[in-house]
Amino acid sequence: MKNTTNDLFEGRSRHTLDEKGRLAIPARFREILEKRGDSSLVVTNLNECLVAFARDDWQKIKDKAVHLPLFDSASNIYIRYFISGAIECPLKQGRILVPSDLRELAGLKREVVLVGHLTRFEIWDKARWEEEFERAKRTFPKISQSLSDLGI
Amino acid sequence: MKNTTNDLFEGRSRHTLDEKGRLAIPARFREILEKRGDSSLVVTNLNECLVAFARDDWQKIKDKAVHLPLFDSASNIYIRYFISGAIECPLKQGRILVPSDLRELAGLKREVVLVGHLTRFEIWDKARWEEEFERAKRTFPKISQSLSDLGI
DNA sequence: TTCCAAAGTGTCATAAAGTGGTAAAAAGTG
DNA sequence: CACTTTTTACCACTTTATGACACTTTGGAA
Repeated sequence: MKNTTNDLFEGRSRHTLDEKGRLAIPARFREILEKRGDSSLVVTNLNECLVAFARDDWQKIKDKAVHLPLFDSASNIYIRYFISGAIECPLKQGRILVPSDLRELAGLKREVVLVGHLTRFEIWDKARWEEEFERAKRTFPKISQSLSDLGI
Repeated sequence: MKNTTNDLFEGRSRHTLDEKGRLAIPARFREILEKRGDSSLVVTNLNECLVAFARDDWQKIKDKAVHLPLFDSASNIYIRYFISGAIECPLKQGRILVPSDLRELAGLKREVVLVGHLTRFEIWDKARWEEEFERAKRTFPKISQSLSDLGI
């Protein structure tokens, strides 16, 4: 039995993107990757932010997507919207280059926030993050039913 | 057992079509072809965009199409619409020449976007892509049932 | 609080990728 | 066969990515 909930992406970090779009990955996240023998992240877009996965975790998602039927509409929407953005970003000197199209989609300016989601983490433009956080804060009280449906 | 889902077309790239219709293929896509010992792409039309395949993958599609019944209506529609557009485009100096009829069908102007679909990639006119992406983003929440039917 | 080490950021030089133009070759047309 | 159009090769130029390294900030330990 190995997969207890250790070595997960936890906590939030504030970082700055340099003018070439390079983003430093916090040391505690890098350690997780190192432990897994990994030195790159897979980044893609999701809603108003980006999401980053360790390679193996992304691999599982990809394995399923590979076999989707070529002419199915839902499949193509899924691939176009979510899968096609995914790109492997190797860590160089502790940072990754976030491709310009992803930066644009997520509206990343200079200040960004990394938000740990355990098995993955999100990359937000700071301003957008603050709005989203407020929204989440307001909505939180109203979601208790959904949470208990999910067993929480 | 080798064929895990590596060496697939991933991520999006923005490129410009020059006035002769030449299209640069991003380095990461070219590497995939090189690894497969391939130096050309098969391009055809699909809905609002073009799709490009590595030669062997296209071959598989073609192999199936060869045995379709001569007088079957769906077969003929499939061949007329999808198969017949396919043309092999050899890479020259890292780019392909996109035939003018395909360019026209996909409404390709100067700015185009290449969209990785793992086993293939799509070639979109930038403006059309942006519309399509927005559509996919809006539709995404509604396709969860279809996706779960597909095992995702 | 001060100091130190580690983490994160910025800058510059170089390298790689992508783009554009011209001239030669090939293909298509009358 | 000559002429026109399209395709290709070559090469120069521009933009973007990478590597090296120095500087700044942060957080803990003394």
